[in-house]
Amino acid sequence: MSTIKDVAKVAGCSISTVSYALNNDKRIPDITADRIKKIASEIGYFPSAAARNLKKRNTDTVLVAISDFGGPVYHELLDGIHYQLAKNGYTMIVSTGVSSDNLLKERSADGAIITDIHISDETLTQLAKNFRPIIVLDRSLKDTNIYNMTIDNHAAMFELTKDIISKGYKHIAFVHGVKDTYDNSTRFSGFLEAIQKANLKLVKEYYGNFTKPSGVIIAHEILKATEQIDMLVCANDEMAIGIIETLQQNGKEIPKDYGICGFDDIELSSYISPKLTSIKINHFEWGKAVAKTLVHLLKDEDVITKKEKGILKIRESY
Amino acid sequence: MSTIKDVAKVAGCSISTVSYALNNDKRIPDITADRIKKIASEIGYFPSAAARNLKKRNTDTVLVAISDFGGPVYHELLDGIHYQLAKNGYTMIVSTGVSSDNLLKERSADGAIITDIHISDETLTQLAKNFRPIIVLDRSLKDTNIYNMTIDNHAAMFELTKDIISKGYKHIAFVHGVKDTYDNSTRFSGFLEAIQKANLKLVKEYYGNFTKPSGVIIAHEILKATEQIDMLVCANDEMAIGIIETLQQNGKEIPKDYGICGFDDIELSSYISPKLTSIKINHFEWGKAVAKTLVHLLKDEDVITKKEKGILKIRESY
DNA sequence: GTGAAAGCGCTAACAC
DNA sequence: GTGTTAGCGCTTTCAC
Repeated sequence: MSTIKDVAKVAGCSISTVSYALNNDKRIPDITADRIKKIASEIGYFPSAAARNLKKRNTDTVLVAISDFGGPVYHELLDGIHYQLAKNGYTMIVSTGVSSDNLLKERSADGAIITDIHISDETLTQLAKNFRPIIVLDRSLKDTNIYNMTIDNHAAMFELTKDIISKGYKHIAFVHGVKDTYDNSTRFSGFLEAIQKANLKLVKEYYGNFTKPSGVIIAHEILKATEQIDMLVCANDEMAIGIIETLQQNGKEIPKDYGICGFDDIELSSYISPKLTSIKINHFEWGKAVAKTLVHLLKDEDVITKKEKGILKIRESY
Repeated sequence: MSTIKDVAKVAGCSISTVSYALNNDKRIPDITADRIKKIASEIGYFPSAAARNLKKRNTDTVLVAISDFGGPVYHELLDGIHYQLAKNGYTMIVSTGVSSDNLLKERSADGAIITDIHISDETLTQLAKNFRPIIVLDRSLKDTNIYNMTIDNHAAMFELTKDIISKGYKHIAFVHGVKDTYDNSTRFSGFLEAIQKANLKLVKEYYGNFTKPSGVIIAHEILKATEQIDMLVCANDEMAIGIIETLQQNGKEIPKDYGICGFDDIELSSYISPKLTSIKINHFEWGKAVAKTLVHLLKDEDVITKKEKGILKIRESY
């Protein structure tokens, strides 16, 4: 490992001159700077992040904490965030689980974007004292240094449900994802508002965890239900897909026996039969908007955060 | 931001005592250690990664560089790597594009796992001089400090092709992914070996880039082909799916008009109709094995690296 | 059992 | 235009 000292030695100058040259300080004439850069590259020198971070008290890095790499919804979000961050000269690191905790606590980044329900509100507010800014995408959390840029689930689900009702469905059940999460609560509230405005009553509620397997289990409960149900509004696509598959395997037809819809518009949803009606979120654009906001925040500029809108994708499942 | 000095001040001791206490050095009696830990937590102190990394000259962090978050194959790999790394007390950071370059150059991690064809062999060998170990998953590269843990594409594709031939297919075309990549070359070579051993000749080669859209384009070329083709062996599932869809939209039946197969066994492959025959890679186990090897390497222990095997999944597409 | 002090590799204020 | 130097926040050697 070569250090700045090695470069200085070879170049026959002081380490500060090397530092200035490498950081394009205008005080160093181009001829000198070029010579030093050439030497640095010859001996394979690159400044150490650890040393620079310690001295400058910043990392030029942004952390994105996600719940897991397993779900189908993060790809475009991350691509969008990275696209915008790179454009602004920031490095993006992505982490999950205990790695996120470590990185956050030890301030391995200048700012963070959080979409991981496993990190508690308390942890976040505690963190936000030393570490700012933090943008949360998966909850509504008021605190200094914490900014909310969630999806407008309520409005989107309200529209979807209105459309369902307009098609004549009257015996509607709701399939919940993980309870007490922002996504589940707000999707449910949008649904409820539409139901109530139409003077309909909620026939039944099922409780899953946003995964396909939980949809499979719920489908079996649906098959045993004594209530009349003609429509299943699901808090996300993955559960909806598990339900569709299982219902079909048990001789039911969609949308003849049950109408169904999801949320997220994951890729699979346009492949299954019938194609699933859902709410599309443009995750790439959302990611770009979030990153752009974070960059402003990192520069201590004022920002106005707004919710990301979903787009109704009406297909064949009801 | 509180530092170790603040803790020392409150505790009425020196910073070295604080450091010892927080790092569970046995010289500090439990009573003192507990008191110091309590104070640290009260004032919200956490050691700075930058300072610790600089002093200790290591980060306890592993970098995983991937090409993009867009493809469907990385989730389980990353989950597997993270699972094993966390178990061994390492923090995992994931990066892509220019962020990977920055992180690698500046030694923001102790070791790296690379599966990003955008990083050149030259860059990697250059990097490996300052930064070790590096495990590559997407190429075959011999160099000090660089270890190869690729998928045994050749063997898997050889088996698949033998099965195809045994079903009586004689007019076989190959659909390439990105040229000169490890995955494409080795999958093609396994295919070729089986074809040649059966004294069959390769009817036609198509060139895509591992994505569904490139499959769509190729399907249109297939429809215009003058050669007789009854089987399409694709270098991955995504291209195969693009081809199937497009062929079907143009009135062709699979597997009646064309047999087809893929590689990777992505989730979608068991949903489409007909279900795609493919090679399944257990990405989670692969990730675990890779991480386990890296941990050994980080401890300067000897390792034997082996290729990950694929499993033939015969379904309905030929 | 505890503390003083050196030093990791940089940046940047200051001096010349 | 260049060099000297302090110091970022830690860990760890060496005294006591």
